[in-house]
Amino acid sequence: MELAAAKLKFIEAWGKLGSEWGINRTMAQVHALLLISAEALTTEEIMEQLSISRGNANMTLRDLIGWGLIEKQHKAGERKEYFFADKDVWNIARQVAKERKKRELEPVLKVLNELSSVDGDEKDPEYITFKKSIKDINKLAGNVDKTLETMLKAEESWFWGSVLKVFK
Amino acid sequence: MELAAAKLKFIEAWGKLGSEWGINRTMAQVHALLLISAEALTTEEIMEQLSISRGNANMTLRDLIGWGLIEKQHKAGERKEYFFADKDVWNIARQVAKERKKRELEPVLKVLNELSSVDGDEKDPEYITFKKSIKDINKLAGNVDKTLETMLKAEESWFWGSVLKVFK
DNA sequence: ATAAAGTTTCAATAATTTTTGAAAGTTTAA
DNA sequence: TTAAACTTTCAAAAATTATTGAAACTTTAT
Repeated sequence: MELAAAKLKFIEAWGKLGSEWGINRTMAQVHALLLISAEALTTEEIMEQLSISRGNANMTLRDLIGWGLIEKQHKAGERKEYFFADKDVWNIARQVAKERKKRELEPVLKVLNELSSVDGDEKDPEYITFKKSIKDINKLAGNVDKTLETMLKAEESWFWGSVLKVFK
Repeated sequence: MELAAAKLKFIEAWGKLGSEWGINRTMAQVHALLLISAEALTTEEIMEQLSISRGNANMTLRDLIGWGLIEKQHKAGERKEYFFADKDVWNIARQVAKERKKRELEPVLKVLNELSSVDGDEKDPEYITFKKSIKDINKLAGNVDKTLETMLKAEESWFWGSVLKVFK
């Protein structure tokens, strides 16, 4: 396969994966484009390559910066802003894990903790079932949280080394 | 907090979490409702409790069965179909992991493997960058895949015991 | 100070996804 | 066989989410 075709295919696949996981397609595609680009790109170049509007490109780039996945670069003697992606895939994974943990897992953990203190009749099957489900989910979510916490601090080789060694 | 209020709050939180992770809100809410219900429920009861239409309820229940998260139950002497959820949270986590792995991770792994064999000029920085990114992503995705594979086969206590012990 | 180059905002529009509801289909009991 | 009870389907409508594009804003060089 040719490089140009391969790039398009990767951008498409990354966009699809993103949209299946609640990340807007364009954001994933812009990220993909910068990930596989050797050079930092301007807003113009991104707009052109992905056929998106200036407004969309601008908002998407801002969001990606907010996620800690890309950065602005200023080239000496140039007015234009260039954007480039962190190419370290382990950093990317940690950054995404960190953001989603903060935005999504933590609010749910908070609600689950509140719900743990529901009061009711210890003889009521509905009450018993509710309490047990919340307790079990809470425990699982807590384990996920702890694992992500470890991942956020860990070096890639250490992390996978440990996880995969145990599972061998 | 009262049980009734707590149930509503849980259903809302579960629905929100689902929609943030690419699972339709109603599907997550129906799942939540059945998870915290001591009894199996009919389509009518689900429609009423969540204020959704018959068509929506039917499709959603079918999808949940397809995900292996709920089952139909037939009560002796009754025409109606009842639905109940697997209450084992570890089973639920594995089931979701299994389905998403199959539907989303595996197609991406397939594309990544195809893209690994892109051909081009070994001196071209664009080619070098592309190859390296694909290779790194492939490796990470492979590790995720192996870990999920292990999780799918594992008992909960063994899995978390191993993971968390290593991370202590 | 001003004008060109570049960036940001956001109301309006478009695209996508979800939901409805009524008709068609199926099953069961008599 | 019939009709009531129940389930499924899917085209149309509604709701949600993403995108556009032009105006406003900012920065820089002269």
